[in-house]
Amino acid sequence: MYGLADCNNFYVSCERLFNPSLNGKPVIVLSNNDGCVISRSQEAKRLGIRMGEPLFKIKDLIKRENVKVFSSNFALYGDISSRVMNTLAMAVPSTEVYSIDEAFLNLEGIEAEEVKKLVKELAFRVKKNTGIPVSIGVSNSKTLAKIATKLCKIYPKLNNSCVMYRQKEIDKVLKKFPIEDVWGIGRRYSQMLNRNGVTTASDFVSLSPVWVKSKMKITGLKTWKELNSEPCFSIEENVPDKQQICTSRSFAKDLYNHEEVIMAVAEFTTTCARKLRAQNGVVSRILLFAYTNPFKEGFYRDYQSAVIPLENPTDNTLNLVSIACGGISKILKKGYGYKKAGVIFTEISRKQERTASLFYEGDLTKEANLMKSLDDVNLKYGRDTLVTASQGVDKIKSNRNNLSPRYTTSWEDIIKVIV
DNA sequence: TCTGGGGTCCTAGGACCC
DNA sequence: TCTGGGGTCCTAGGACCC
Repeated sequence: MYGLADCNNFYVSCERLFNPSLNGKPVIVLSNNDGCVISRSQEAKRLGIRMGEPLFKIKDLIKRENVKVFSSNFALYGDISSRVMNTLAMAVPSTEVYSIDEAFLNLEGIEAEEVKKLVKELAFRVKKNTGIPVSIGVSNSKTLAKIATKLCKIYPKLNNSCVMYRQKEIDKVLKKFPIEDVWGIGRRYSQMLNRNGVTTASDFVSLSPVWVKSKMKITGLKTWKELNSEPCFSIEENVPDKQQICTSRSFAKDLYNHEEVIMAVAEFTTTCARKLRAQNGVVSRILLFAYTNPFKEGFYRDYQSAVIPLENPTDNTLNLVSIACGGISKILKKGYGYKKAGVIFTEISRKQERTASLFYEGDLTKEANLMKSLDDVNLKYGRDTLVTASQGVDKIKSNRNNLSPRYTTSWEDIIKVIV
């Protein structure tokens, strides 16, 4: 059987952990730049605040209902996440960390009745150990486990755990389960299925596999099989290396001064390079992009991108930053104010398997030592202790007007709270 | 004034090879 | 008058996820 543990309203729950006065009140957490809503408490959901809603559209509601608002604090959430994941990992044969707030549980070799007891107790233990409420669903495939988890959130009676494995139970659930809520069925496929008279998971399951494959390709067919208790996705314990690494950001305002965009790109590249080294990778292709605000009416719009193939696969921040800055400065157009830019490393390979160019003139050993020192210093003294000159000393400001302290990772902030 | 960020997989079609 | 067959690789775009 396949289990899925999913933290309830994760980012909001993290904020509440250190600020219990938020319990019982509507709370939301915002995306980068305080742009839109990415996590909501039950109370906020009840007020009709939707996922992804832009903040400016609900300003009045927030004031009227006294909704508590937080900027996203990923340093905090990441730290809490690993505590939750550790608690889960200790309780079952193995786990697959699927996202910051979800993990699949391998329950191989455990009897059904035993599983029921185990997950009930585990949901309780996670809450007790970490303070984060978590829902655990169990069924015959990952897709069905997803549904079981959703049931926990709909029916408080279940006490945050739900095991369904008998065909009769599953049939009953699928009859009521909206097709658009099934894992793997997004907006487009839901619309297409609705047009064909399919509104519930049960309707979908009774379609012919040939039809499903012809309309929704192999991925759709896998979802169909999974709902029919035929697992197509296994639990992956070892997270594979990333195939692409991306860092991008919207700016608080349109940047007409292109020096500022270039500085931001230098910073994004530095971040990508750090992530790249963390998985012992080297990159041989960089994609850069920058665009103007697509929501702004009546202004000239611009979307620029450039692909830069590298002769020598590398993980060297200095080389990468200089290449990226050179590239981006070529594509920015005079007179345009850029709202967002980003850097994507594609074509990533393992450093050990790198084939060095015959003509490369640098000293790879020296470079590797330099990068190790850079990472060591920044790990010990904070991320921006050593930076490249092109990043500039002053960061481009983003809006983070409602940030909570870094309760778990910064002594400075912890002391502030204590004082 | 104000609209997130970071990923994956699959497919079709074009370029190119012998 | 007549112009093959069988591949691979690459890329863009569409779908999805949290």
